[in-house]
Formats: sequence, structure tokens, C-alpha cells
Amino acid sequence: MAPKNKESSGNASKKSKRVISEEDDDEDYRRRRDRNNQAVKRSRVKSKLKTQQTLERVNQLKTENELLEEKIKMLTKELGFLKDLFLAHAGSSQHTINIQDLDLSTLLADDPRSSDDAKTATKL
Amino acid sequence: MAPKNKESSGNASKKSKRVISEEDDDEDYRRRRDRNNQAVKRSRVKSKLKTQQTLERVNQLKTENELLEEKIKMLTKELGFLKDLFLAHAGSSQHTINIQDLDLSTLLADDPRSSDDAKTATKL
DNA sequence: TACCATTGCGCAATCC
DNA sequence: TGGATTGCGCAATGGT
Repeated sequence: MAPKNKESSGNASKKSKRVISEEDDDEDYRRRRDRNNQAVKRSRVKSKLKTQQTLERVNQLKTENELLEEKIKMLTKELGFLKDLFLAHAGSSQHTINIQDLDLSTLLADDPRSSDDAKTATKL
Repeated sequence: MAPKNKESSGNASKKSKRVISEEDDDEDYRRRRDRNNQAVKRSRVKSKLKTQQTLERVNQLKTENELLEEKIKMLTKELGFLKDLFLAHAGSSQHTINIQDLDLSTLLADDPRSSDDAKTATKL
């Protein structure tokens, strides 16, 4: 904190014709200070904006996360059903499954491979 | 920016015995300023800490999401396999599946219902 | 050398 | 009454 030259030396002229160089420097100083102050404001606005966007990103990711968890529950449930089916018959004596006994309609209705989330599911 | 009473009026005594009340006020002012400055520092440290934690949270959630996406791919793949099996035989003439033809070992090896991510899968 | 961006810091106004 | 926040300006510093 050094150059705090306010109305320091006894300058008669205020800003009439900037006599020599002292006044010029003062004006320069003010100009520079003002520019920096504006730069500081810009920088701080940007900083706050970034902070807020980060918070929004967190919420966005949380929501996304919940949806994915739900989807996993659904898929796991379906898989469990199908596997139980296989196991049940695998443990039986004849080792065969009669397709007529199965209600595939409900199972295939929400086939994950053709849902709206196909972006991640269809890749393979 | 008003009360910038530094070495304003011509006070002879500096802090010897605080004559009446002027000096006292000055000392009080300084004490208050110093305390506020410390409070400001604490506040800013806390603020920066929170910002950083938020950034870490974002990365954490991103990682979590990727894992969930992968899991969904796996489950979808498995489901697709099982459903194709059903469909294939549903379209056949005999409508029966011979369990001997299936290799359930690989399928059941990584049963989602008994994996390490059981936290979300076992709930139902 | 000049310029803008960032950052630490103190002041004062407000908030709580 | 007093700490916590916040907007703001200054100066130092970083990065062209």
C-alpha cells in the first residue's frame, strides 16, 4: 500500500491543461485504478457464476444418479425373475420348460433394449 | 467509507492514560476492526473450503454415475440374452427349451442379486 | 512496457 | 452486543 497520492502536493491547476507531468500521472493512476476495479468486478462475477453452476451440476448429477439406481432395480428384478425360472426347471426332473407356461408379454413389454434410455443400452 | 479517523485531531497523549474519551473510542475502533478482519478471514476460509468440497462432490458423483452406467450395460446385456432365448423358442414349433442346451454357469456366476453392489439390487 | 485477470486484505454496511 | 457475510476498492502478482 504505497501510492496513495490523493491531493498531495500543492497543485494549483486541477485538470485544466495538465501543466507538466504530475497531473498526468495522477490521471493515469486513476484511470488504471478504475480499469482494475472493473476487472476485479468482472472476475468476481465470473467466479460466482462458476460456483453457482457447480452447485447446479451437483443437483443434476444427483438426479441422474437416482434415475440410474431405479433402472438398475428394475433390471435386476427382471433378471431375477428369469433366472429363477431357469433354476426352477433346472432343478426339476425333466429339465425342460414349456413356453406355454410363461407370460412373456409383460416381460417383453418394457424390454430395456428398446426403451428411451437406449443410448446406453444399445451400444453393445 | 466514513470513519477513517486515523491520527486526526491534535492529540498530545498517544495512549498513556487515555485522558477522557477520544482515545478510548479510537482503541475501541481498532479492536472492533481487528475482530472484524479476523471474522472476515474465517468466513473466507470457510467459503473456499465449501467451494472445493463442492467440486470434489461433482467428481465423486461423476464416478458413481459411470459405474452405474456400466452396471446397466451389463444387466441389459444379460437380460437381452435371456429374452432372446425365450423368443427363439417361442417362435419354434415345439415350444420347449431343453435346459441341457443352456450354459447357465456363466450367466449365474455374476448374478446381480448376490454381487457386491447388492445394496441397491437386494432391496426388493 | 502495457494490460487484463486473480487474489489477499482491510473497511464498512448488513445480516443474524 | 457481536460474529458472519458481502460488496467494494487497493495493491501485488500472474500471465500474456
